Amino acid sequence: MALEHAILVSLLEKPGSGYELARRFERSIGYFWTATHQQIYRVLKRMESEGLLAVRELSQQSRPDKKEYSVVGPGRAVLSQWLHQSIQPESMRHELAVKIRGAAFDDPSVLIREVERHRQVHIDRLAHYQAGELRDFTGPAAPTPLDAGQELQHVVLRGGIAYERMTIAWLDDVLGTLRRLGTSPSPA
Amino acid sequence: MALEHAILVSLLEKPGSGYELARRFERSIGYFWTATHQQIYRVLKRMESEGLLAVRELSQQSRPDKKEYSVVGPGRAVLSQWLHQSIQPESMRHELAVKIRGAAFDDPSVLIREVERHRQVHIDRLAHYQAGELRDFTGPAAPTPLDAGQELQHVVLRGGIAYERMTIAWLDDVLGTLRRLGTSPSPA
DNA sequence: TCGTACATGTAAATGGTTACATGATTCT
DNA sequence: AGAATCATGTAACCATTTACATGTACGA
Repeated sequence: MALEHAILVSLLEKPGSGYELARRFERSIGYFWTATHQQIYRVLKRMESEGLLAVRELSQQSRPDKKEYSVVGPGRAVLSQWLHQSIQPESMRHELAVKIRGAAFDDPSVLIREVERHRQVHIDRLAHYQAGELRDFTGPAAPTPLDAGQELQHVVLRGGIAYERMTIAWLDDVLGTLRRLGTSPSPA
Repeated sequence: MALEHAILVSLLEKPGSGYELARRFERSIGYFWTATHQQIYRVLKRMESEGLLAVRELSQQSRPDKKEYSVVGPGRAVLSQWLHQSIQPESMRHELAVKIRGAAFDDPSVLIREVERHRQVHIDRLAHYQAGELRDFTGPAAPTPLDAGQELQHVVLRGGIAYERMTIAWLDDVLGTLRRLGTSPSPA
């Protein structure tokens, strides 16, 4: 289960509560792994009971109390062991591609709006990633030189940027194809 | 559930058995949606009981009998309805990226072999996709002009090709980063 | 007063993976 | 005789999503 490992990485980068982890999974670590707060609370509880994490209950004024989790020895060992194992390369899971092929059995033009909407989401994500890159790695406020952890975060972010660029270009290709099919005779 | 819709698309492209669908999910449709035979048999049974599919039992000589499924009216309607709904853009799920960030808490060089292995898998997939493109869409044996269904299959395949190319380039970037970190002092 | 952010959880349903199970035919 | 391909399934487990549930504090 990679959620467990993603949590270990995130808590090693910085200890935090379930709520904070859920927020990180909406940005940063969430660029390549997603999880909802329900999942996170459940897994945190299990990991703590297995001795991979330590908890500190923090009382806060003007805020609900929170439980701050941090990685302890056995948790670090579990992560290290996982890093030494090989995983199988992911296969894609692209629902929009299913729809595009399905459009052959309906009017292809119904998909144009949908594809345009997805394209805009990817444009926004790209802008967001690029802003993060400038802020944390390449801008004047970024530390120089970067340490190993920052270099690795940066290369992962560059992957996200490359992915979004590629996706936008592909969706342009898809839109061109759908529009061509819409203006010429297309048998269902 | 997109597996259901992927099955509808695949069976509209060509009726077939659970076994045949499982094979298609290893290629073609499987380039962007995966499923094992266990999942497929379960879903086919459910879809048939819901009246989305029809079955024909075929006795074959020198082969086990098989059940050939095809899409009937209500199945087509379910697909069409889904095409008219909007879906939310996928977020990535890239386990290797979790590992790369995790490498900051171990020796980054342990990942070099792993990343090289992934890179080779993506190179092989790219070659496989390109061979398929030549065979079905751009080579001399390909039909001209392509019909709408083929145009859509082709644009999806171009997406797969773009994805693999992008991934290979990114993994080269990752390898460069890991090697640089391996040769300079890297604090854990 | 309404919405947003902070904070944590339970329950039910659905989806996906892994292991187990069987059996015929064809090719080497 | 053994491996690969064709063919279909069950069971157990694990992961994920969606809905429900509660409560404080702060700013508009």
